[in-house]
Amino acid sequence: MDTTSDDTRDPDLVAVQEGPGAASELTRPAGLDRERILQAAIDFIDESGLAALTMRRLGASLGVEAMALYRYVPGREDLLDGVVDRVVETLWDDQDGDDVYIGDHAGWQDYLVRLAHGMRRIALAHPAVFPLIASRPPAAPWVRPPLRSLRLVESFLGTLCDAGFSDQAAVAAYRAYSSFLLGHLLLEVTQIGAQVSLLDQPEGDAQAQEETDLADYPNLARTEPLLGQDKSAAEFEESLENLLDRLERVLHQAKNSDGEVDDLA
Amino acid sequence: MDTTSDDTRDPDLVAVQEGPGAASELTRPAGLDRERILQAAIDFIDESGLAALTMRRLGASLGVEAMALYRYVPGREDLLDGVVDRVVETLWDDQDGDDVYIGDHAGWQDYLVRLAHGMRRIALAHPAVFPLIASRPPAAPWVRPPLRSLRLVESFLGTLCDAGFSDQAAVAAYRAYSSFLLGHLLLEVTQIGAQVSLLDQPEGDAQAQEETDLADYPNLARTEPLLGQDKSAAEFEESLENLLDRLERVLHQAKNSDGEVDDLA
DNA sequence: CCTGTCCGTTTACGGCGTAAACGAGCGGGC
DNA sequence: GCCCGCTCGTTTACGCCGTAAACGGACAGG
Repeated sequence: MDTTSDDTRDPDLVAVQEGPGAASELTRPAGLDRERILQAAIDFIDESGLAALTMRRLGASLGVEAMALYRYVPGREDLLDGVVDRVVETLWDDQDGDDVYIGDHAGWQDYLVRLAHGMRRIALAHPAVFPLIASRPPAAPWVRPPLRSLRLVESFLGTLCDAGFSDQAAVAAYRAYSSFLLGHLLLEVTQIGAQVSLLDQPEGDAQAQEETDLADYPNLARTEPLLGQDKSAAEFEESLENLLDRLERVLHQAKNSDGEVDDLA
Repeated sequence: MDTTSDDTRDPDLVAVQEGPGAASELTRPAGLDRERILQAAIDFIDESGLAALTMRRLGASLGVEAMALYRYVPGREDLLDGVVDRVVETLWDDQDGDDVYIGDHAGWQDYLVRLAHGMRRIALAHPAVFPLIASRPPAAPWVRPPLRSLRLVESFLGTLCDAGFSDQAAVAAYRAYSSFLLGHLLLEVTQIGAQVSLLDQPEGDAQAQEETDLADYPNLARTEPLLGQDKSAAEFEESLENLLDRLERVLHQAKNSDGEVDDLA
């Protein structure tokens, strides 16, 4: 029942698989540790939303009282930080031979494309967690969501500098790229969340209410079917390629007119 | 002490002025109504952050008990929705003769530029409120933050359609534009918040800690001074103009090869 | 003067994050 | 065998949260 409305499958939208030997979350193999807690928190947010996550309820989902968690996690805020770290970390270890392996790439464009799709896969796999990735205060002021780890930023800058970008151009590319990713992915998961939250509270005939609302807005009323369509994958691709073209132009300008300062220096 | 590091002033960064006859927030002119409450909430968030906003504390800032607020606001969530609405609404009534007046414009590019700078001015004036604008579930699934009002989306689509954009192109432009705005502005206010939160907890010699952290990351260490620089205004402008160029290309392609479907249809 | 209607206060309840005391189970030294 | 200390989940408790419900004073109209 996934993406049957699109004629082409979305490669970033992968089925979420349970661990092969993982029992139901009601059984508890009695071993409690930080990783199990963080994974339970991720599962809980995916299933019930961030607002529903409380220490008591998270403990209950692990068959344990709330205070037991505090032996492994300093507090709720640190728990959320750990959730963000753990989700972002799946960029590397998840499906390493298939689609996204950041370390091994063919050129900086390929790297940026793989990284973008990797982050998008994460966002779509955990739409309720992604706003946390976007909004949690970063470790350093120049760590820009959703690229939330020093390793990641380091590899980004290294890849571009190795490809001939100046330090200034690489940093400017980092900023443009993170803005692009954050905007697109946050809006995509927001839309998913909005659709879900609309489904679980039908609340009378929304059809009539919508039509009366749009009476004063002719352009909205006319384009409403278009606005409802989900072209996220295609638009993501187009914006990404546009950004890559822009960066390529910057790189070639710098190579042709060497020693000249660009407009960002 | 504002932006003395930049040689050019940021036009979206305006001084926040108190109301001329507004007394201190400790005095209470005894009239309580919804608008006063919403404004007090905005001031409170600007000053103390969203997490610190509590019904009890908000009431106290108005010289009143928490329960008094419930006569004018249904609950905390609706209060936050009201805050978002009120802040976004300042797009129209604020400084109408000076910089941003959406209704009266010279061409669609001018409209998009004014709208972008208007939203940026809002984001910079209320950096702690903007994440709320970005993350609150929208009224309809196709209302994309930060353009959070039907009026706004209607005027956006109307302006572009009047300028010759097809319905599909106007909707695609709306999506690309909102993604651009959200990404850039959210990252800009996040950076402001991170800097502020770093200032109020100096926490020992952060200098030594930072240097040890960056030992394993040569590219980060080398570009660290560049990463610390704030080029937000220039980058915002450049990305905006790039987006406008892209839209202009789409528009002219559609005009030249009329009746042809574009790649988004 | 009485009475109803605003409107802010008081009281109360369940849930939250979390500090602190508690106790069951258990493995190693004597 | 015994006991000690350590690990780790539980229990209890505190203050703050959002908010339902009862309350009371001020004030206007008969």
